Amino acid sequence: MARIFKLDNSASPEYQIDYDNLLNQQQLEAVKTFSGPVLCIAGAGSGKTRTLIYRVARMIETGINPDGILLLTFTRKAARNMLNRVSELIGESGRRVAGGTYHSFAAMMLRQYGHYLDLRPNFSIIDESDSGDIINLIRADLGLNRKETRFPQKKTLLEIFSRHINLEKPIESIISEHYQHFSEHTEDIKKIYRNFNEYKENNFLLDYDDLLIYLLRLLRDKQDARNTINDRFRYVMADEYQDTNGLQARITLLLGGTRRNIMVVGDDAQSIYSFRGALISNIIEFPRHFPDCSIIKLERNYRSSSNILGAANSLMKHSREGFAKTLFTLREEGEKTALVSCEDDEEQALFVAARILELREQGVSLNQMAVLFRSSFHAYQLELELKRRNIPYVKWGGFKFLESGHLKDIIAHMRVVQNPQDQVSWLRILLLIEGIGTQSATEIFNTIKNQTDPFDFSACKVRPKAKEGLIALKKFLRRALELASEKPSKILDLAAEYYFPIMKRHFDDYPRRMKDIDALAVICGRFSRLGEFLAEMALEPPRDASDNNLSGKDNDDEQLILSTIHSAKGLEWHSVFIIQALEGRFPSFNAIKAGENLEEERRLMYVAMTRAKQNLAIVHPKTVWDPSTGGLLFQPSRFIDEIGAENLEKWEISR
DNA sequence: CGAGGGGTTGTTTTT
DNA sequence: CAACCCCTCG
Repeated sequence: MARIFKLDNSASPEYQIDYDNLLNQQQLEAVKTFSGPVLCIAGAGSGKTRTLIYRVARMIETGINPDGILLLTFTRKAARNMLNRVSELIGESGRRVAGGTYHSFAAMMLRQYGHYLDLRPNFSIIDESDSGDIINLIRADLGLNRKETRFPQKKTLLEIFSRHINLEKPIESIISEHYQHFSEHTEDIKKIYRNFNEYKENNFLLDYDDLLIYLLRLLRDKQDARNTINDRFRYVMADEYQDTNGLQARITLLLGGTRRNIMVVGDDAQSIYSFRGALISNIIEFPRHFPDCSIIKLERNYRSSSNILGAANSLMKHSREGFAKTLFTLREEGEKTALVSCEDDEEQALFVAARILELREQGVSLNQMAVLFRSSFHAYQLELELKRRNIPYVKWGGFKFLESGHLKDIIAHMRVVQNPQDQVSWLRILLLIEGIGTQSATEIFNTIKNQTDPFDFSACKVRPKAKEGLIALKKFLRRALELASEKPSKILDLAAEYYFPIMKRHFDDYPRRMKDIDALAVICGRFSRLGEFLAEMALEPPRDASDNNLSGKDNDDEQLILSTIHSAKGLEWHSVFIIQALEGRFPSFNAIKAGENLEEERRLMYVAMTRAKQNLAIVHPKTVWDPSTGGLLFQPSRFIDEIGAENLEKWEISR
């Protein structure tokens, strides 16, 4: 058989992809400039993702090793989607590009290079519910769990600690600035903080903030490690750079600063994470670090009709901070943004549900519609109405799938198999056994933690009632341990089998909960190692039972999206509803109180509006009772005025 | 000491 | 509406 030989003319690379015709001038410039520092200011809907994808593709086509490219994004899903699309363009080599969030990248680096910091590679990553459990242990230990005077809850304590890390301010300042009512407890709070850190160190646990801190230490203080990492990742790209905080910015500069092949992409008008320490100044001051950097602005919006974009631009004219660009579009005018005043929460829900069905009749698929809100509880009423009408929906943001008790129980069983030193998980699973309460659970843990075989309960004294339960637990743990080197889904199946009678005893609605466990099993099936599965569940938990965020492909089921605005970042829909647009809800009370946050609320509204392609509706109840203040909210959001009547079309509701 | 009932509380936003 | 606390009974 004859073989056709293709001559490779490597002097001037022949690109498979016709970049010149697929991208506009500015996008093309961003795609072609890959050596040297680049700042890319990319407005909403300006084809930012597309630009990044083509940039990676072109790098690889030019001959750059994909293993040496690092793409830092806001979610792992975003990274996976991009790399899938790169692979569609140029083939499998796209998948070799390293990508993920700052946190997941940190976890990866620390597993490989943590020894420079004397960190064991098998550390566990804990989420905030684990941290909460630890805080409870510490509080009980310190005798600070009594409720004589108002003492912050574990959730509040964790917020204070996290702000301390991410805003890089002392705990005292955090308390005096945001939590004044707890200032009398400052010393106790600091004590809990010290013990919390000690506990994590002793048990080889890292929380989200620790991941960033350790990575920064590694890059900053351990030159050998930094050199190794810099040699490995020669091209660094950071997306959503307006939402990085001080730690993340320093990490980025340490990663890309040596070779200076660094591109940051972002939009100062879309910065919405200041509560997590995000600094707009990071993106604005990037040129100060790299005075010779190229600055590329993507200002053409491809997403929204010109009426929607006009309304959004009009809103941003009221922003105190000047922005470096104005978006334009060549698209048709389209419908005006609808402004809908409803009597109350219930009518708002009725309207949204009815309008969604109307659009559905007109051929807009449910997948192409989204309802956005400031806080997740704003959608309660609507959720009831959607259930009543059998409109399928998924809710993003707010409470997560994995936070439900039964799934935490399953995960705890798996964690004990992986790490028998995990006190928090031990206590959780022991408490499920009949006849064992906090007291005996603690005793059992103290007995077994120093044993060579931690799954042997023979030395534990418990009441007769609990004996049987311990035998069953032991049987499960032994069998699971035998499977430890096999696929984690086998351990999950075993845990589910063991857990089923417990669940039946605890929850009336156990059939529904069983379905959640099945869904978790599907996700688990994609992993080949137990440690990987557990780390991923901590770092990027699935949003709901049908979430495919680990496969990177979208859900085919036709369902409506309900989402907090924060979780809607980077996405787009044919039709968008923004609900609860009234003072106290959006902007939120907290933001109105502390005037500076108002700027961020406005940007949040801007982000919400610019998600819409064809239809945008801003909806609010005329009056609504607010449980947090006990008062009535009745002022429409100030942002409605700022958008301006000329950009809005009022809709009347007739019943 | 553990279990289960009942009342109270308070809810931004996320990795 | 769920998580938390407190109480009482077994």
